[in-house]
Amino acid sequence: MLDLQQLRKDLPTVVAGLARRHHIFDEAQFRALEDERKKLQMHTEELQAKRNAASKQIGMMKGKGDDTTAVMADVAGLGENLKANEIALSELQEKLNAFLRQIPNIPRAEVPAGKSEHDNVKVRQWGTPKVFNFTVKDHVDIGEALGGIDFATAAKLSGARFSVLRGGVARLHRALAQFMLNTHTLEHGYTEVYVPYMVNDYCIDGVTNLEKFRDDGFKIEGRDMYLIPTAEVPVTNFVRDEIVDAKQLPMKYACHSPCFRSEAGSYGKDTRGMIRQHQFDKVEVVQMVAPENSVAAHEELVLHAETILQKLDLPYRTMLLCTGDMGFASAKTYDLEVWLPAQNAYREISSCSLYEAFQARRMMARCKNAQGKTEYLHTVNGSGLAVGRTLVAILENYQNADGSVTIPSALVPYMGGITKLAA
RNA sequence: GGAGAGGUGGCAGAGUGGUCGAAUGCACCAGACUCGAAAUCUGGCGUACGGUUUACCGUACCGUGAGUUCGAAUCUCACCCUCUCCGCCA
Repeated sequence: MLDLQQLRKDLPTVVAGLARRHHIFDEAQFRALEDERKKLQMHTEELQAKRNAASKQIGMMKGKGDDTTAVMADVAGLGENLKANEIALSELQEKLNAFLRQIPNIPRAEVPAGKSEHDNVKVRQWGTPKVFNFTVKDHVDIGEALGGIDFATAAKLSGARFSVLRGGVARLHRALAQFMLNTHTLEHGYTEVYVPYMVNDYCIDGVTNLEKFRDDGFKIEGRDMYLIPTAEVPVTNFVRDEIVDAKQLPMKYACHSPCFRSEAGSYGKDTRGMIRQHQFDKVEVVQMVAPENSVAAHEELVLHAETILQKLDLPYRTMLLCTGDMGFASAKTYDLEVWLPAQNAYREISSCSLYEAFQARRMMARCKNAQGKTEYLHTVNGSGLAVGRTLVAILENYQNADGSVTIPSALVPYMGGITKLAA
């Protein structure tokens, strides 16, 4: 949610900022709502003040045993008028609130303008794609040949976009999550957390737009609960409705969880394999920070995610997303894209975003700064990394001519010393 | 699923229709005392919104929503959540 004060004081800047991400801000509607709100609020509060004064007077008079009929007659007609105004005001504030909540975040100045992923800017690149002296297979062929990935059984159980993992591949999947979690907690200073995988709609609306999310998420039948699309949702909401002391910041959390997404808008995209599934595991890193530190925290967090890829020796590049490719709540996002030999392309494996106070305003997450003043804290998060896609990257990048897959040395301890997966 | 108890400010905890946004204690902040600290004393100390804009004023908020009333933390109804016991269960 944007800062209402800023909208009132400096609307042109907001409108221009949103235009960069191709969001047309309805100035006429906003002004109309605001003018109406102002009128109604002032009038309503005036009536309330009148009523309060009269009631107080009646109270005092009764205490002294005086006759109150005159004062009571005076406020007799007030009730209904006030009621009507209060209802109208709350409806209007509801409308204004809904209007505000559907506006995306304003991209930071350094975010490049653009329409789609083609306009994203590469900020750095790491590693060199390996040259294979045989025809590379994709992770589906590799995994199935190893008896480790079974889409047929998954389809029988749950339909398309699910997978069953077996044996060494299943273990590799588990090893990856452990490895990521250990790296972030032991080397990067994050606290490990375990969280609910079902959350109420306040949590969803706290980090993104609930209306937009509805098509994208899995709702629990008969309850106002959703399966989490990412651990970002429960973890970020730790600070919802809280005022934390500045001394408690930064809060840094790492969380391994499954993620559930309907992938409604991606028919026909990545239908083969494990790239795009309804259920996938992810290790998420989340930071709640003081406003003045959020930009640095974001840069640091991206490096934390990159560390995982470097330790696994997987070539990747870091992309700064353009205004048109960013998520609803983000002010700035870096995507990490890992090299997938079978696709001969870099594919997204992590997304790291800086939200500034956008989520905090939605959540009412504040901190008391050193001066004792209450202000919205800032949130930053990213995948560190998507476990399923990392598994895909390892199978493809570490494949051998004989169909076996070498275990990256960083993972060997997590694999009980196994150095290779073979049929 | 059944029975009971309870939800008040950062925490604890008073308050059962009227100057209650709310006693008191703890915590916290500032000052005094002290060489310094502790103890003690004095003062301050909720959030949001609005109007004016250093100071100030108004409004709302005692789990949530509705109702009764001139007036609700307090009375009525519904819902939510927490705790205890029983049942079931990993």
